[in-house]
Order: sequence, then structure tokens, then C-alpha cells
Amino acid sequence: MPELLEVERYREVAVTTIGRRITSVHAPDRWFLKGGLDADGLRAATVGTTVAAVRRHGKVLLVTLDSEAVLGLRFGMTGRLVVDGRAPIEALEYGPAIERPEWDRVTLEFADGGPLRLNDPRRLGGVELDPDLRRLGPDAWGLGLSALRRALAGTASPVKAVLLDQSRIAGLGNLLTDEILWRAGLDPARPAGGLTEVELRRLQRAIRTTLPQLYAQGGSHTGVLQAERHDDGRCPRDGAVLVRRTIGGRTTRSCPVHQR
DNA sequence: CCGGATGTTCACCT
DNA sequence: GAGGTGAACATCCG
Repeated sequence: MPELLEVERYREVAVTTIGRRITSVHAPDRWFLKGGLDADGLRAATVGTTVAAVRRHGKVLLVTLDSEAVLGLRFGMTGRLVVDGRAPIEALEYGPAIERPEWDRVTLEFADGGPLRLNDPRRLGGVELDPDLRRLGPDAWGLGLSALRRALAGTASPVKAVLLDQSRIAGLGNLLTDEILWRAGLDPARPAGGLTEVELRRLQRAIRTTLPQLYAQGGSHTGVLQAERHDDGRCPRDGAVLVRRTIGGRTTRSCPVHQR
């Protein structure tokens, strides 16, 4: 999905639906509804209610209704949010530039204003009623040192795999994780539980500074490593040819010189 | 034509 | 039990 920076932009446009009453729901794709939810159940839980709050945890957008039901919206890799015809992100980095109506997986229509649509070509996202937030770790934005220490403790898994694990820390995806580890000067394959206190501080600082900076620049793909994500890509810091590996199931690029 | 791409989940191994 | 791998979802792009 979009990583937490992109979902944060979705949140900003979604808050404009607060106070608006839902008049109808379209959910033609059964597969997109998660946790045993079907279109009738979604309709019963939402139609006639008013949007009371919109917030984000990790990569999940949470729409709270005045019935106290909560809709959890996930965007997979290619999910777009469109509200009142406004798409905060027109084209995702790895998604199609165009938008087709048949890719609208869930649509909420309101008594006033245009609809909220989740448009997802690849159907990797989903919508859930009352998602279990206990399955998510603390949000990566503003993550403190003690929370990071807790998240990494007690596992020999590669630090990158742990940063990607949404139940440990919520919000980081593949691009952000590579960028953060590059900035922290840490090898993504290092066992998470084996970091020294000094390294933990470096990592926490990289998380704390990278997220607002890339957010201000326009998203997860605006890191300095992004332009070098190809064969023969070189480290922007010291010029070494970047190493490409699979860690945590994802393509990982890192500098063999300064990431140790 | 083939392989891979900001993600999650699950079955199946080791 | 902890981790890792591959498949599935479906489309676009180089």
C-alpha cells in the first residue's frame, strides 16, 4: 500500500466527510470485504449513520461512525482514495496512472457532497468492520526510543523484517524501511535483538526525522535511495555499488560500506 | 514474453 | 515455536 505517509494524505482528505450522513454503500467485490463481512452487513452497519471521526494507525485508515462502529480501510499496494472526486495521490509509484470505475471496490455515498471511493486495481486492499487494532504495533510516526527498543527486543529476525512487521511497528513499508536503515547506517540483515544502545538511538532518530521529511517532500518514494533502486545503483553517501537482497520477503537495497 | 513492483495473509517447510 | 518461502490477489511497466 501506500505506506503510512500516503495513508496520512488519504486521512487528510477523508476528514472532510466528518459530519456527513451515509445514504448508500456499494461493495460489489465480495473478496474485498474482510473478516466475514459482506455487502449486506456493511450496508447495515453504515447506511443512516454519520461519520464521527477519521484517524490513521499505521497503514490503516479508520472511519468511526456515530454508531461507534469503525470501518478499517486498507489500501494494499495500489489502493487509491477518492473523496468528492479529489484523489490526493493520482498515481501510486507502482500502480497504473489511470483510474477505472470497475476498480472501485467500496463506495460510500453521502447526503451531501460527493462519494468516498476506494479504487484498487489489484484488489490487494480491503475493508473491515471493527478491525482488531491490538494486532498492530505502535505507530511509526513519532515512535519513541523505549517503544522501538521493545519492538526489536527478543528476536533474531533481521531488523528490516521486524520494522516491516506491522504487529511490531505499524506503518513502515519496503521503501521507507530501506531509506531509514540507510540513514541509520545499519545493515538490514542485522539481528534485531542484537543492536547496541547506540545503534538503537541512531535508528530511532532516523525514523523520527525521515518520516516528516519524506512526508513534506511528497511521499515514501522521495528518499535519497529511491533513484538508486536499480541494478548498478550506487550509495549516495559513499558511491559504493548497492547490494540487492531479499530480506523479510522483500527486495532490499543497502550499502555494503556504511551500513554495518 | 517475463519478471517485478509502496502489501497482507495463509499454507507449508525447516 | 520461531522463521523462512511461495502463492494468491491483478495490473502495469521496462
